[in-house]
Amino acid sequence: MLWLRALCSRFVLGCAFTDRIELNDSVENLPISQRAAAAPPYVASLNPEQRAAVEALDGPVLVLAGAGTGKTRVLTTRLAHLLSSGRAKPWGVLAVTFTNKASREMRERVEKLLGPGGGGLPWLGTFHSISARMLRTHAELVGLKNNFTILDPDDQIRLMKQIIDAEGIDEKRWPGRQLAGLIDSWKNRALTPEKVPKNEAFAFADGAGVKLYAIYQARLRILNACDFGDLLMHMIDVFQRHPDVLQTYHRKISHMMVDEYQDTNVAQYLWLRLLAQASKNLCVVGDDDQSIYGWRGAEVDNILRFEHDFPGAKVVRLERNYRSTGHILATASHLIANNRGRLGKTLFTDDEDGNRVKVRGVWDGEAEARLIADDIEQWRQGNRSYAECAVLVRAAWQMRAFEERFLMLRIPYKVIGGPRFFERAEVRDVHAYLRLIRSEDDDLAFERIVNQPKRGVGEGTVQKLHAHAGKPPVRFVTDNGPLFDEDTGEVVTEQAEAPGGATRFRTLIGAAREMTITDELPLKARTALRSFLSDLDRWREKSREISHVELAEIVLDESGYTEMLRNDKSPQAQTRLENLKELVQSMGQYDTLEAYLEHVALVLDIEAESDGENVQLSTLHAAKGLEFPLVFLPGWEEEVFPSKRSVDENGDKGLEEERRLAYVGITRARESARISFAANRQIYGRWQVVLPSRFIDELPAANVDAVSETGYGMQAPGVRDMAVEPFSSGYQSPGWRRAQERGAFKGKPPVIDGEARLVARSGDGDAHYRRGDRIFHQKFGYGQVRMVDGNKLTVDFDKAGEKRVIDSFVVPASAA
DNA sequence: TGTGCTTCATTTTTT
DNA sequence: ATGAAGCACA
Repeated sequence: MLWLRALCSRFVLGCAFTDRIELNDSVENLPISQRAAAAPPYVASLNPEQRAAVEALDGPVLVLAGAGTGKTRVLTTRLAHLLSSGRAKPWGVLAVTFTNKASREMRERVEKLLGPGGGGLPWLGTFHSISARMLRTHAELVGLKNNFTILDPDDQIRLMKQIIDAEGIDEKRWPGRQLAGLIDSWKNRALTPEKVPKNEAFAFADGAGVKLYAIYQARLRILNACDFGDLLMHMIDVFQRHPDVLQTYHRKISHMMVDEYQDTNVAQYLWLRLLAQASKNLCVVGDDDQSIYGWRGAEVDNILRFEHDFPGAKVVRLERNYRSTGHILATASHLIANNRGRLGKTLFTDDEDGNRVKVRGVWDGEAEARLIADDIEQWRQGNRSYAECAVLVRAAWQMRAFEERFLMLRIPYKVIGGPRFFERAEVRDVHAYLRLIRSEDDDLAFERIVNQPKRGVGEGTVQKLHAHAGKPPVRFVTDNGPLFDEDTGEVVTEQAEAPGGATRFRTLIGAAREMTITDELPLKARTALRSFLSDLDRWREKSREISHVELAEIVLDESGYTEMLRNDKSPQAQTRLENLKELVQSMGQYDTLEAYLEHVALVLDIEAESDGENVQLSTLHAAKGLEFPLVFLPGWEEEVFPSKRSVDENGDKGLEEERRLAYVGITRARESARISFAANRQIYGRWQVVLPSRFIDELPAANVDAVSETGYGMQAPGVRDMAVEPFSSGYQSPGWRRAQERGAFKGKPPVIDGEARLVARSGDGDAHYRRGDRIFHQKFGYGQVRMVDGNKLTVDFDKAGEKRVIDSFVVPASAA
């Protein structure tokens, strides 16, 4: 033990922790009970709840952090406090987040508090990055080499397809994507093929699911690869089967912290529990009300059960909200109180009441986009920034209407979480080259690029290579002597059972090598393959001497990839070249190819360009953790939000998760939240009449303004039976027509005759008027409404270029 | 190997 | 509506 201490202190003195050590010294001289009192000044600036969370350093701790209660601050301060109080060493703290962004942010903020940490906090990262790091050192325990590849979802699906095909199952009826999803969900629950419950085993292809899963795992092992789920699964396996390994981590890691605990799945829970077993110093931070990832395996139960799972856990509630004004917070709280399964918190703020939450009904999606765009323009004219506005939708398709409107009005916008850099084909191609140079086992990488750029090695040739790879080895004697087995180095003579029961005796590269000296392949393909193989060998050779950045440049150049893009006249080719430049540049930040690929497999999010002056367009999911002064929440309609599928598939559980999503949405707002819903909506090109979301009924009337400025008679939340019958003389909206076809409304649409009372008028001139006890709507083109004689309204209806006056209404004084 | 036509699905998304 | 993916055919 002594030598260990000596080593540690030398290590500490040798690197950039000097100022941290000074902090340590001052506290370390105190008895443990007094250390908290002598805490550094940053702890003093916290509110009492936060401080309690920060200072509970030992034993299990559950921090229930409501939206906007300073969760990140608590987390980072706690980590800093842990270090500066001397309670834990930088290499003894395991701090887990879900996203790379979150872990990056945490690292930065801790460094800000404690000064630059140099190589400190090696165990701060995502579940996956930490697991990958661990697995690299224990790969052999699960039958992998330590240079294993981490497959991206695309490779994963490709592999699934191959397996499904090989098993003689119709890939069209049972798509690889579905199998991937199924296996993923099993892995989320830490189920190995043997452990999959019998009743679920039949979920795919009439009972082949589990078998395919087992084959898939075997194939991965052969390919020296694993997928994201495996990173955790393998480590759980190692921990369970090799207590000595687990113990080394127990010895190393004294304290653990987990962010967003409500989003952990079963596998992550097991992983955490195994690691926390010894020290019990596990602090989890989360908010059961913001658990919105059930569909990808998150178990709210993990957080609900924490006190039970970790007896003696200290629970700290953070309920003081620093983000939103009173009405917004009250609205969100009132809404979420409708959920049954929750630990319960009451958020409060000292801030002023601020604006009431606006709820507005509109005619259709277009009107909604117009309304919101106009609001944004108004905000801008009030000298506020576009970037302060966010439009948060339930599903990605809802963004289109807004994008169209924004483009038309020249409002700059940015889609949060748009297409990701690492998903781009060209980036993945380069990675495939690098992966193949690093490990010949990587058949998927080989397949991806063997004909990229085009070399004349087509699908047919690849088929033959596959077939050959599956043939039992035979002795080949060439001019250069006999061929050797890839792995053992022995001359290949014997027929052997392929490992894992899968049919592969050689890597595809191995097969290619052999087939370039036989005449089974057409000459053209053979020559092409041969030169491709010698390229690969040459690059591999070079990679020992040159940096990985140079390697990438050489590969891009010599493979003809760059040239291919240069010759490509399509507009995307230019972007692709730029992406590649960015890629090569970003590689420079990593010391080795290994380090880079590791990073790539797990993260590779090139920093998004700065937000600048853009309206933020996002799904509700992607907006979690963000905040904006002005938030629009459009599309609050039954079956859209709450999503029909969610409720259909998961019943009340699904509905509650949708409600949490609504809660997340509202609590993103600082100053103003504006909810809207339409009566008609185009969904996948089909018009549908839709009803206001039940969530609208659940809003507290006292904190909400129901505005009918553009709506058609929605007076207050709770009024659901508003008349949505649209009609007109001469013009019927597609939505109305469809509704009529479905028999949604009985009787004939009323016809305008005589006088009607105008209730409201859209900015674009759509008229909403009341006759008798019903409210009707008349849809018109933009800017074609004229007021005549004070309160008499004339509408010009522009149809096929021909303008004609079709109607006039008398406007009651109250609406004018 | 490359093309043009048909079919199909279409919540949310990280690693 | 829309776009991706699969498929038959040149």
